[in-house]
Amino acid sequence: MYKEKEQEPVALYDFYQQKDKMYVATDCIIFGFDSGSLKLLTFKRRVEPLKGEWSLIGSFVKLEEDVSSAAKRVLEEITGLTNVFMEELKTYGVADRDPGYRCISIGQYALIRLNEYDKELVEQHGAVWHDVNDLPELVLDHRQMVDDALEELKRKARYRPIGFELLPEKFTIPQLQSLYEAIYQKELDSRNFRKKVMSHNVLIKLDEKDKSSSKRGAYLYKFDHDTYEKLIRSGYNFEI
Amino acid sequence: MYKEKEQEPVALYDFYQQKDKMYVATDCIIFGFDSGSLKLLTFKRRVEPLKGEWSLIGSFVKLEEDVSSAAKRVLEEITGLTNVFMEELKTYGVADRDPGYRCISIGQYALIRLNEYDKELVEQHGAVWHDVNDLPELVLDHRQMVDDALEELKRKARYRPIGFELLPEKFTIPQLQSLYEAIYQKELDSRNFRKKVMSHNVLIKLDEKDKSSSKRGAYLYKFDHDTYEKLIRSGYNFEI
DNA sequence: TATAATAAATGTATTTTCTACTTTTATTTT
DNA sequence: AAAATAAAAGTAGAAAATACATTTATTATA
Repeated sequence: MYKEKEQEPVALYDFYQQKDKMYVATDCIIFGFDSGSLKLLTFKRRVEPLKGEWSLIGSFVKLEEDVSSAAKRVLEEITGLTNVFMEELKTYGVADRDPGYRCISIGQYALIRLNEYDKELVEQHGAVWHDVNDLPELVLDHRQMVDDALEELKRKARYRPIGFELLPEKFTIPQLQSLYEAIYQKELDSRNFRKKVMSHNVLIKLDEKDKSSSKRGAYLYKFDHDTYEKLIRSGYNFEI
Repeated sequence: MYKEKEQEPVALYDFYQQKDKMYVATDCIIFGFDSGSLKLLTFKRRVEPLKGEWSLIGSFVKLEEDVSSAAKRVLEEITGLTNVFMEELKTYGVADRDPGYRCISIGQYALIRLNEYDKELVEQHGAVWHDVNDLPELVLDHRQMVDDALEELKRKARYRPIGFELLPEKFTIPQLQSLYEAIYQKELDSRNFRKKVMSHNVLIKLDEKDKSSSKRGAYLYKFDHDTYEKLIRSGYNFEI
C-alpha cells in the first residue's frame, strides 16, 4: 500500500525525492496496432510506492537533458527502439497530481510498429500490451493521459499521415482502413476509404500480396514519404 | 501605484536561481485583435538580465500552484483580467534554452478582448501591444513560442469558436470576417463567409447596428454559448 | 476439374458542400 | 434628389462526400 512518508527511490524514478522541490517528469503513452485494435504499453510497478499497480512508463527529466530526449531515452530503454514517432501531448501540472511530492509531467505519445520492438526487453521491464478498449486501472492521472492521447490521435490522424507509423512498412489497404477504424472508433466505407487514400498519391503499390486474410490476397503498399513531403511543402491539404 | 521590487533580481522571475536546479516556468502568449490585425502583448524588461529586451510575460510556477494557475496569475497581474480564454500551447524543454540556468517553460496562449483589459495596469508593467506582423526581436525562444501559438490559433479557430474570445461581446459579421482573415492570413469571400457562419445557428442577431464603418451600418450579433454547447454535445461538427 | 466461397477491388449516381460571381439594400452625405 | 458606400443576400457550376452493387482473383471443396 502506498504511504506518503516512506519515500524510497523508485525504478525509473530513481531520484531522492524532496517535498520542497519541483520535479519534472515525462510519461510516455506508447501505442501499437494489432488485430484491428490499438494497444497501449503499460508497466506493472515492481517497487514501492504503488507496487503492483499499472502505470505508464516515465522518468524524471535530467538536468542536462531535453524534455523530448528524456522520453526517447525511456522509450529506448523499454523497447530498444530509436527513431520512433513521438510527440508532446500536454503538460500535467496540477499541484497535487502526485500525492508524494510536487511533480509536473509532460505527456508524450509514441506510435510504434509491433513487429519491430524488442520483445524480450519489454518483458524484462514488466511491460505489457493492453487493448485500449480494455485497460486496467492506471495510477495517478495516467488514465487521463491515455484518454487525451487517444483524442489527439483522432485529431492528428486526419490531417497527417501518422497512421503509417503504427503499421509495418508494407501494408494493405484493408489493414490501413482497419487502423483508421480503430482510431476513429467507427466503421468506414471501404470503397470511399480506398478512393480517398489513393487520391493523395502517396502510396507505392508493390508487386507483392498479403494473403493472410483472404484467398485472393491484397496488394501491399508502402508509404511514399518523399512525395508526401513535397506535397506538403507545396501547400497540399492531406486528409483521410 | 505599481513599483518593481528593485531589491529582487528579476521582475517576475523573482527566485534566486541555482545552476543545479530544475526550474519550471510558464510564458504567456497574449493575443488581442484590433483594426484588422492580431496584436501580441510584449513586455520590455526593466531589470537585468536582458534589460531593455522584449519578452513575453512569464513567471516561475510556484511549488503549491497548478501550472495553469501560474499563467492565470500572471495574466491577471498584468491585465487585471480573470476568466480569460487560455490554453496550453506546448512545453519548451530544450536543456540549454535559457543560458542562465535550467528552466523548462510551458507556453500558454491567451485571447483577450482589447476593450476589456486594464490599460493603466498594462502600462505600469511596461507592457506594449505589438502587431504580430511587425514584432520586435524577443528574448530566448519567445519568438518561436509566438509563431507556434499563431499556428495553433489557425488550427483551433477552424473547429472551435475561439475567435469570439478576441472580439467584443457584440460584434458584426464583417468584424468577425476581418478577424478570421487575420488569423488565416488570407482574404475570404464575404458572401461565403457569412453563409457558413450563419449556417451554424450560433449567432444571436441584435436589434442594434454598428455604424462605425459604413453609412448603412452592420447588425451586431452575440455568440450563443448555450446553443453551441448543445450542438457540440450532440456531436455537431462546427467549422469556419 | 468445376464450383462454392471469400475478401479485394472497382464504378456510378446522388447529395452535399465549396466556390465564384452579381445585384440589391439601407443609410448618410452632398 | 442623387451619389456614394459598405452590408446583405441569391444562384449556378464545380468539387467532394456519401451511399450503394457488381466484378475479380484466388483457394478450398465437392
